[in-house]
Amino acid sequence: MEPVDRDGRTEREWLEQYRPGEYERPSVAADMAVFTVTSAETDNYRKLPEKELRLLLIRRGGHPFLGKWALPGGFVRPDETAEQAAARELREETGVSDVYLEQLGTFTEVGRDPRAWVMSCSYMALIDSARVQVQAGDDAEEAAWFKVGYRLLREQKEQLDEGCVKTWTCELKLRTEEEELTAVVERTVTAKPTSTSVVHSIASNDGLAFDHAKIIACAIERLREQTNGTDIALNLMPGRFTLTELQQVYEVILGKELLKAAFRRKVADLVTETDHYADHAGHRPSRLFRRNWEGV
Amino acid sequence: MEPVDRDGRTEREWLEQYRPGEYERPSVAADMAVFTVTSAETDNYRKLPEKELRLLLIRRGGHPFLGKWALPGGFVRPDETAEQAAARELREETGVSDVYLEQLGTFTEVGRDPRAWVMSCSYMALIDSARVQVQAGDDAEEAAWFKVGYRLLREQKEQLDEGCVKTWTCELKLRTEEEELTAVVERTVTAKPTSTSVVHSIASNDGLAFDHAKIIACAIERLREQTNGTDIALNLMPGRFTLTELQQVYEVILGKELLKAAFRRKVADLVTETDHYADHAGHRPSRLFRRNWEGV
DNA sequence: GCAAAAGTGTTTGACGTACACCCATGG
DNA sequence: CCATGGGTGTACGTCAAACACTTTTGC
Repeated sequence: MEPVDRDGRTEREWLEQYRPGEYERPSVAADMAVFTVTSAETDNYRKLPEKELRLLLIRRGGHPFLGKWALPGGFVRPDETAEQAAARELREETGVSDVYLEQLGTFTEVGRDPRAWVMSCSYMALIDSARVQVQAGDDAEEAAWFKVGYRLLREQKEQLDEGCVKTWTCELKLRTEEEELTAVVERTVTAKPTSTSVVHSIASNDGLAFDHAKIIACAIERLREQTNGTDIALNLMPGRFTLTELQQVYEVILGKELLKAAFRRKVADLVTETDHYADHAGHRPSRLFRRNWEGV
Repeated sequence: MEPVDRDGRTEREWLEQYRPGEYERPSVAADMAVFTVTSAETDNYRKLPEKELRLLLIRRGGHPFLGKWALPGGFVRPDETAEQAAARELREETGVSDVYLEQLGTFTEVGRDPRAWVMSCSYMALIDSARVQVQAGDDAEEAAWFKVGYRLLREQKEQLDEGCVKTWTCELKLRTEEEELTAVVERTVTAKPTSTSVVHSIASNDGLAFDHAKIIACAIERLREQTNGTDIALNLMPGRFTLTELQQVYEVILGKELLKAAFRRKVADLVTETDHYADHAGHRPSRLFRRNWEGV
């Protein structure tokens, strides 16, 4: 019944004699772009605090890229999936578990790590800022939440005889009180008669380790795509929130202002109203909503 | 100027003394779901031939999964990216290069390969069927193009006290003249107050090796998403084609019929008309179109 | 002539954009 | 009272769905 191979062995027999070959293998790291939304201070007693999109980075304490900032992450172990590795690292780094985690892609550029052959299986994580208190600095490791800015610098199109090359150039700015990191990343789409290909590249990079500028850019683009069209942004919210708070989160992710009435119609199916109200200051109290579990 | 670490070494000095640690590393395979669209025979002299979505599979000639069908692929080498490895394997397998290639994700389930620790960095490839003539069977390897069927079997929602679990069950059917493979895959979304997670699993599987049923399901879902909203499906078309042919390709990917007038308006910006006509049989000749390079 | 497909127009409803307006609060 | 935000209604434009209709070919 059981199939046997050319040497007459069943699968079990074959597995017992199997020894992995000695060809070269890469290390695989699970790296994460961890986002949260924080509130700035407010000056006026009437005004609401502004929201800020923030990304967690770790300052490297050793070579390579000593002193540069990198995404949190670590190597995947044989007894866990890459996603479990990411969740483990996130717990070690921030103390938070049970968060939204989504695979972005795997970055395998040759020479992306000067030490050795290392691939990065990258994830995006979204956390309600209330859940993360202290950034549990491991030993000499320094962690910081950087304010995120991401904007289109240039959009360029070049016509070929049979095809077309289109390039988007975006500027990534990451800021804390002390630090400001700037990187410029490009997305190039080459359309030819037989195929289309997309290439991401780093045009300039000041202060970020490895190819992490590229990974962060992919994360922001994915976050924006998903924010339109899914309820993913609700993973950044606390259990109860006002619609204006939610709108501020959308605005800070998408990098543009939205109209109140339209926004409320758009998210109507994603949230459910509660009987509670936020007792603000200076204006009419606003109803608190919670996530709606029906929403697709 | 150059930063030095605790031991007073610059990055170059550090790299010279660096030796990779001896922790365990995984093998990384680049696997591909290669799609094409073929035409069936037509009986009636008036009727157009029906289109069929097809997927390339390789019958395994050795353990493990001896005799089962698997996605084409191979191990990534240290001097190439995973995408280059996929392109190389595709060239070796089908003789075709310069095709549309898109990363689907990396599958890292523990125990997905009974031999050893192997991750699969998976890609989707789209080829115009006219470009692939013979499936260059390597040695004893058998390759075949399977007709693809993918349909929703059940959609289930379970309400929790604080959250919701939703499960989609889909049936994957792959057919040649001789073979029929059936697999059932599930996508489970668990929404809790703090986070949302998505899990894919294989409920049943007859004839497919490894976790490839899951990878194929992800590929089909990605292909469907991308077909709505991008011009990705044009990578399956020859240089010149009629709008009805293009519509048939959309229909066979999406698994549903589309209205002609609406379809033509939808793809109007993606194609450009040429001065050529297809001389058919039994009805009015139709204008040939080509891909439009402006289309975003 | 007629079956099959090529190709176009019109109506309808959903949805997003934009703007206008009234309500409630604390200082 | 008034600045600020909470909350809702209405008009307009775009786009996809649905259907109807005319045109052109080979046998």
